[in-house]
Amino acid sequence: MSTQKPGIPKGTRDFGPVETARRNLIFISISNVFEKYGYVRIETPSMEYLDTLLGKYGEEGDKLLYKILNSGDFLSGLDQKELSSGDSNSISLRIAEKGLRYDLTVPFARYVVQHQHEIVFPFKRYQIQPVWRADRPQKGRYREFCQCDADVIGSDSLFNELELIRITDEVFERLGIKVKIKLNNRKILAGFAEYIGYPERLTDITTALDKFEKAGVENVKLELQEKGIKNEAIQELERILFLQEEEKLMKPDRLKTLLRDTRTGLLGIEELTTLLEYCGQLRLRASLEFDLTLARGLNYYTGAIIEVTSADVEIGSLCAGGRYDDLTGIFGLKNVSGVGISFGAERIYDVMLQLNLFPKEIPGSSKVIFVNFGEKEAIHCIGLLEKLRDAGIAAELYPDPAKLKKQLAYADARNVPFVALVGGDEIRQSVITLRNMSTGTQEVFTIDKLKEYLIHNA
RNA sequence: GUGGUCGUAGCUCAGUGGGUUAGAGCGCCAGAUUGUGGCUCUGGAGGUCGCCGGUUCGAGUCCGGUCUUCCACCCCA
Repeated sequence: MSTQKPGIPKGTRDFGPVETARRNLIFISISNVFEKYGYVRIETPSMEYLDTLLGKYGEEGDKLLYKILNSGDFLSGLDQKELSSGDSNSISLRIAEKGLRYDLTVPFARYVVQHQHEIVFPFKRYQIQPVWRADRPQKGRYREFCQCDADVIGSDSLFNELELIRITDEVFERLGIKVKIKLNNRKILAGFAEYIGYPERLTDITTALDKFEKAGVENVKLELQEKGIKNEAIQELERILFLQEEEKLMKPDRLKTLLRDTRTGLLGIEELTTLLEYCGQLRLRASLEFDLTLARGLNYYTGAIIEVTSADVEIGSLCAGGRYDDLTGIFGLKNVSGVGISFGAERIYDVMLQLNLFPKEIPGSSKVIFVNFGEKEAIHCIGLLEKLRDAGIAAELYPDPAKLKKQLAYADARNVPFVALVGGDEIRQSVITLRNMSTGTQEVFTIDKLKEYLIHNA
């Protein structure tokens, strides 16, 4: 038999004890904050019907969906003509009806509609689960990663946006990461598109604008040209871009004059100024910026959009979100608006690792290991272990009667602070010899004294 | 999907213009020390040099293909 090489799919990772403990720290911090603001936790299945997922993330997003092959004879419904057509895209939809979730927002919208009669609105839920994207992995990008989402659905109020900004700030404060919160509003972007005469090209225009910071004005203009936007229109847009620097000051007055003839644009500015006014009531640690080039690719956003980046590490956004006015409409529930944010656990992990923000402790091993001197002695130790564990002390017995040297080395390697030695002498005298692994000193205890000693020596 | 990059022991990596038996550090196992870990010393195990093919008397080394890793673009947490 030939042995197979172990390995995991590209873009996925194993998490050892140390990594798991650290990730848990992130999850616990985030969920504690979410709960502090009244959000309740739900979970949804890893897989959804492709109908639910498709068409919600744009054309690119659809390509990045993992599809699950139907069970049984999945080719039976296809005729030879279709099979030989070579159109893998349409064939894939015939042989796969389920897919892995791409984010937590769309499954949540589905959940809300499906359970609308059990839900009390406004519904504030959070969700911490992995999502999958068939992307090509690179720095800060994985094919399987965990998102931590908080959403409010069933309320138009901008106080929800405010609350999410408050939450974001608190999460990163707890984790010790300095961040920049960037804000914009999809309605303002729609105003741009209308202003330059291309209201229907919103997506093209916003994705080009999104590259402003990274690629520069010239590249943005080039891309828009390639997409067939007229030069005069591009120049108009450029004028808006020059406002970027002063708009960071959070006084979108000039913008208001510029967009005075576009209704949605004005509405967006109105929303943004109100939100910024509310934010003035908060004492945020993060820096808050109005960034009119912030676009966000996801199709379903209609109002506020928010993106959070690390002030110290370049790794893309750590957290992003926005308002979606009609995500539930596709599933048959009209006029329900929602707003939410999503924290990317993987990137937060990577940033914290790079900035050395994790505590040094090695995670949860036993406080004491009992040496195994042989079957008779080991059986005696079982009773002692019961008493320690009843007192809440993590304790274990080395399973094999190995050489003492090996058992001590094992305790050492696992960072167990104490080793209990119970051989023939100890059993006769009803005592336990306890070795302190950091000092190398040994003391003799009765079981009751030992219990007390271990409780008080953390 | 496009472009580049990497692959040698469990891990991190050396390996000359192709040349006999492919190395180091760390880790692992054993002994020095039969109930005492970390430090030290001694010895040992462990490799189809990613895979397939080609050039050559001879390939870890050169060429082609393929897979994998990482990075950039697109897009995104």
